[in-house]
Parts: sequence; C-alpha cells; structure tokens
Amino acid sequence: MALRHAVLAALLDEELSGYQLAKAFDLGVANFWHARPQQLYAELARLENDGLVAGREVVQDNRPNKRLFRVTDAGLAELEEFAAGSAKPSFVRDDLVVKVQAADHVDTGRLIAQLAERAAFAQAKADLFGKLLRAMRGADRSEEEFLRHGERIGPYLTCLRGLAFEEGNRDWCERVIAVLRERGEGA
Amino acid sequence: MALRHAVLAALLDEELSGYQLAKAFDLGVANFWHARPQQLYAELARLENDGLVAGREVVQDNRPNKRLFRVTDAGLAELEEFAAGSAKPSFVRDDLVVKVQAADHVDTGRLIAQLAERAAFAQAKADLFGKLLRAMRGADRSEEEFLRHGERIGPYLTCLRGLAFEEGNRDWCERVIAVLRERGEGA
DNA sequence: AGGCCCATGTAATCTGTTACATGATTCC
DNA sequence: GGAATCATGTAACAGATTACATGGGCCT
Repeated sequence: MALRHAVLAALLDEELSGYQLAKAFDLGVANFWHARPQQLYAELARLENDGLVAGREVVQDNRPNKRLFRVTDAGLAELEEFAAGSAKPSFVRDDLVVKVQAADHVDTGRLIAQLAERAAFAQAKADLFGKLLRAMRGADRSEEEFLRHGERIGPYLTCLRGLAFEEGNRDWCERVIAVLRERGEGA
Repeated sequence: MALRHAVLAALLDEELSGYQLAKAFDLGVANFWHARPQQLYAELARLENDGLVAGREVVQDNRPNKRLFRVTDAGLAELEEFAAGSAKPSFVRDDLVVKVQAADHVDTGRLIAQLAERAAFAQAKADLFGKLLRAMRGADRSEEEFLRHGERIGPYLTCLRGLAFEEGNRDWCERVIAVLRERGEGA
C-alpha cells in the first residue's frame, strides 16, 4: 500500500477533488508515481474511511458537484511514519527501452518514429516542468534563493527530478535515433 | 502482458536459466524493467507453453540441474509485432521521491540519511553500468566506433540509458541533501 | 450534431507481491 | 556450524488495468 502515501503527499499543499488528483497523477505527479482515476477514487474512499483524509462537498453551478479532500492529522502522522521507514528502490518500466534492447532484431524505421515521438513528448513535459518551477519560485526569484528561504520546497524538488528525467529521456532518444540512422545509411 | 516482451528481449542475445534471468531482472535489466523470480518462472512457463521460447535441460555436477531458454522464431515474430505497435509512456515509481514531496512536513534527518543511502546505491549502479559498457564495446574501442560498426548495440544503448538515469538519481539526491542541510542550519 | 471537459464510480480481470517449500554445495 | 549461492516452483493475497456506466455543460 504505497499509493496511499503518494496521494497523501499530493494533498499536502492543497485540497483537491478526485478528478483534479487524477489529472495530476496522469501527468505522473512530477514523474514519481502514476495511477488511473479509478484507482484514485478507490484510494480516496479508503483513506477517508480510515480517517486519513477528510472530504467536503462543494456545490457548483453549471457543472457536477465535487468533493475536495484534505489530509487530516492522522494522515499526517501516517505520512511521517512512512517517511521514517526505509524506502524501496525505485523502479522504471518502459516499453520503448525494451524495443531498443531488441533493436538488432526488429524493424528500425518504426523504432525511430517511436523514439522521435517520445523525444517530443519528453521535451513537452520538460517545458511544462520548467514552467511549473518558475511559477513555484516566482518569476523574479533565483532558484538558490527560493530553495534557501522558500516555504514549500518539497514539490519544487520533486519537479526538479522530473525535469532532469525528461531531459535525460529526450537526449537518449535523440542519441539512439542518430545511431540507428547512421547504421541504416551505412547498410 | 508486457513482461513477456521484456523477457524475450533479454533472451535475444544469450540462453539463460530462470535463475540467471532473475538476477538480471533483480538488477533492473539496465533500468527499464523489474520483476521477481517467481514472476519470471511463471512467465517462462507460459512462454514455453505458447511456443515463444524453448527450454533445454542442462545436467550439472555438484549443483541442481537447470533449464536454459532461447527465443524461438515464433518468439521473434511476437517481439517484432510488439516493437511495431505503439509504446505506452514510461513510468517511474519511487518511494523516496514521495518522501521528498512531503519534505516540508516530515523529519528531515531521516530523509537525509535515506537520500545519502540512495545516492551511494545509484553511484554503485552507475559504476556497474560503466563496466558493462566497457565490456560490451571492448576495452580499447571507442563508443562512436562501436555504435557505428558493432554487432549487438541494443543492450549497449539500453545500458547507456540506465547509466544516465542513475547518474541523475545520484546528482538529485546530493542536491536535495545539500538544500535540506542548509535549511536545517539556518533554523 | 459531435466531441471534449467535468465528475464519480462499479465489476471483472489481469498482474505483481509476499509467504512458503525444498534441498544440495560452497564459502567463512 | 551458519550463511550464501544455485535452482525451481506453489498458493494466497494485494494492487492495477480495462471495460462499462451515467449525465449535464461548453465549444465548434
């Protein structure tokens, strides 16, 4: 049960509805966790049942009502306990890298197309993370200054990791494309 | 069913037993997939049943017999089909980043200890990947030369991604440690 | 009129993890 | 004597994905 803690961490700084949470997780919550909406609705229900989050109904005009969730004191305690425990090693799962592993045995043309697509996607995500970072620290504030004296630096730091990860993805994709192209021409 | 393809890709270049495969996956197969031994034994059984891999018994002295698996033609065809299809976006899952996301609300001392541990682990993995890369291309060969004319470049390229990922992990951990320490001193 | 966004879920299935089981050999 | 390595699995449970279900409002 680790999704629990990812949800709690995501709700620390703001109240969110299941729907809003789902959008954040679809993006990858700054690239450290991923979950589908159904899972989040279920997890929120369980968390509320366990008293770790509290929901309140918000009535809206012209669109469906929603429930906003915040972390309770018990939720905070749970997060603290989790943070104190030992962390499992991270893991990545990537279809595209599996395909590159098999590059010597499969059609190169399609692979290059997928790598180009992924590179563009990674670039788009990197741009987005860059924007988020600027917004979090304020446009005229330097990163150093913000990290020394800012109030909520957690999301900023995870976003930095996401940015570096996507830049790494983009660079790697471009490198692989270049290698495969050159070999294709030589053949 | 995507573990299937990761297994097939891992078996492309050499025959492996379930046990050997498990060791490769425990390491993360150059950081793109992860699976426990039980899962691999089960997957190998299914793959063999479907005719995508073929196993052969190897009798050994002084240790248990083992079964080595190789990819069949049908397995290769399956991989090619997989490679041609569209790839899902990659995803990462990382407890430690969740903890950093909550850094403003949680005990910093323990977090720093875990980050230091992770940085060391990432460094060790990066060293290992560096060694593997040198071994694959041959000690006296340049990377450019190998990538242009080498025979099996797939595993090399995925290993490059693993190396960059772990270096990114290490750098990020060290940066976060520095930031948290400085804030700790200021308080 | 058609498609997307908001908003929330249920149900069936598939995948992955944890705990358990066995047993010889080699290294400290 | 105890731990680690080699070698292969089964069984129960937890976690995740897919398909399905509903319905109003907004934009083109």
